[in-house]
Amino acid sequence: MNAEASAFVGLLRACAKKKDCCRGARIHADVLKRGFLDRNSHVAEYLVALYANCGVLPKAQELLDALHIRGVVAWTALIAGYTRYGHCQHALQCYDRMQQEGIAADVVTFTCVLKACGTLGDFDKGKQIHDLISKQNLLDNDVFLGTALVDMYAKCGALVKAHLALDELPCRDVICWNALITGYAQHEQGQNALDCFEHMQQEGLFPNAVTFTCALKACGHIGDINKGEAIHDEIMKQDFLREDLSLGNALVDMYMKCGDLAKAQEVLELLPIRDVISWSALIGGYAQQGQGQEALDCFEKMQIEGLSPNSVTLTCLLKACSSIGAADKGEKIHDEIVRQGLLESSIVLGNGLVDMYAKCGALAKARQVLNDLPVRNVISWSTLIAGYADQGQGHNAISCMERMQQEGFSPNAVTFTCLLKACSSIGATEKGEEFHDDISRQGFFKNNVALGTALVDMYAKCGALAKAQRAFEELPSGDVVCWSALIAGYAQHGYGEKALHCFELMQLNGLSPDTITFSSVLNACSHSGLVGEGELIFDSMTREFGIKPNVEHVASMVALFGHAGHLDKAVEVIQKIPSLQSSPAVWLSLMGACKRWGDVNIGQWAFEQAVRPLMNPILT
DNA sequence: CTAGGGTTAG
Repeated sequence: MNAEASAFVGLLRACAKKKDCCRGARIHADVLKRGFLDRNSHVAEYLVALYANCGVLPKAQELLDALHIRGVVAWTALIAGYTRYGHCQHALQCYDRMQQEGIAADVVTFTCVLKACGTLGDFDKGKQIHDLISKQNLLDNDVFLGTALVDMYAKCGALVKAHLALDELPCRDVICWNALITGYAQHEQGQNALDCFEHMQQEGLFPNAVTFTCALKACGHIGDINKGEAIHDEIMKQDFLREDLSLGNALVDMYMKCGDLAKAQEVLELLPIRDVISWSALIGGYAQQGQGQEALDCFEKMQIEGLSPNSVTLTCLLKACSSIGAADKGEKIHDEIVRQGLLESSIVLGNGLVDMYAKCGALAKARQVLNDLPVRNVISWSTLIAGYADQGQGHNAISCMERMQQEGFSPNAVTFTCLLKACSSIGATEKGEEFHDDISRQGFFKNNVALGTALVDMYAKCGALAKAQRAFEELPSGDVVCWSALIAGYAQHGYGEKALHCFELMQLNGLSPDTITFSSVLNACSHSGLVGEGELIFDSMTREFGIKPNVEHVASMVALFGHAGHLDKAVEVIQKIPSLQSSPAVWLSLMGACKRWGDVNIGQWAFEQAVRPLMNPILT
């Protein structure tokens, strides 16, 4: 290659590196003018690299296709470009073509191909590349390649393989540990991520900002706030927050996931720099915890700082509106979404809108939004079906499913869960049985306790208790929720003894009853007049299981005692728990008993107690 | 050419 050609190569490499496509194109024109492309394929290879790096992929591909002699540089540049700009499938196709032409891949090619495999989750292809690399002993002198290998396995979710690959590397640095830790954190194996975090430091390596970011994510997943705080201290000592936005955001998210919302907000307010993602983490956390108003307040503050919401922020805000039934605020968010034109690109956001209107009870609007969506999926439909089911509009839920099928979508396990709920809301046992058959045929009951519970609940609510019992027994596994559904079914239909029997069986199976189980059991006692049993169970609830009585528990006990004529005991239960005395349900239960036994005195007293909290806002 | 942050249906 002559001096002029190598000067062009140098210029093109510089433009490729800086992604300066404009200057690169001028050089391209110059190269053409002097006829270099005909005489010197090396210059042409770097032209491919220029366009690939700048993301002008069709142009890069076109140039490569036109070359008669093309080597590893051009192929690798194109593969790297496709991978970087998210066309990993194309990257792998290029790799295959390169192989067919007999061009040997080098470490850079392999690194890029591994990244493409990881992004696609293509384990088989990744493994095949790994074998090639091992055969050529390429891992001995290239840290980048080793990292790419660990990262590929980690992204495919093959974490044992990833860990093994890391162990076998001749030398390990922070970055390859980060790849593994990230993999564990992203696949919800928080403890393994934190173990690696320790292990890495035992090897004498210091965590950097990325390591801390991933470790914080892991803490959030397993709710380990102590570890999270320790990492927070370390970050402050090293003053990492000043230069790293992601790290601050991970910190906010960690406190949110660990349930310390106040601390999360405090951290955000003290961040030296924050962006829309920082606020989204906070808004998302509040929305998740059902604190919709706080989420909306954060949105105000974020806007005052001059930041605009993106589709993730808006998704969180919709959830916030749903949680407090704020359809008016939700409509404002809807307007913003339309203004930004986001419905075209974000199906998640569209589904969030359907959910918001549905949860606010505006089902006609939810349906209209769904109809107007440019793209829909099974989640869009399931959301609407869930909305109808929640509002007791079972018939509409079922007709939605029919329309969904006409559009070519098949119901999945979640859809069926909603549909079963729809059946229970209208007592549609026969339709429920049809769904039961469909679900069994498709094997959805395996590994899905929630679906099984919905089935038991459907039969139980419809009063088909023998079928509920049979469905329950056929489930591969049952948790507390599932048992509670069965117990509630027996309770509701007056089979108190059976409910109590289930309650005991459940505990014999090693499961501890929760608040809801006790609601059902006490309800069973009160419906069946099992005074002694109810009293014992109510007592054990706090003493043995540490569960504080709620309104439903107390109302059941008052009904139980009251029905049996023990008005004194009913009054006693209420008086023991002052925090529940503002609940009308408790007093209504007592007044019912007074009416039955003709006790005017207690009845009048109960009435006064019930009315007082209702009158206070009016009087003052 | 290698590692990191926020999000839809039960």
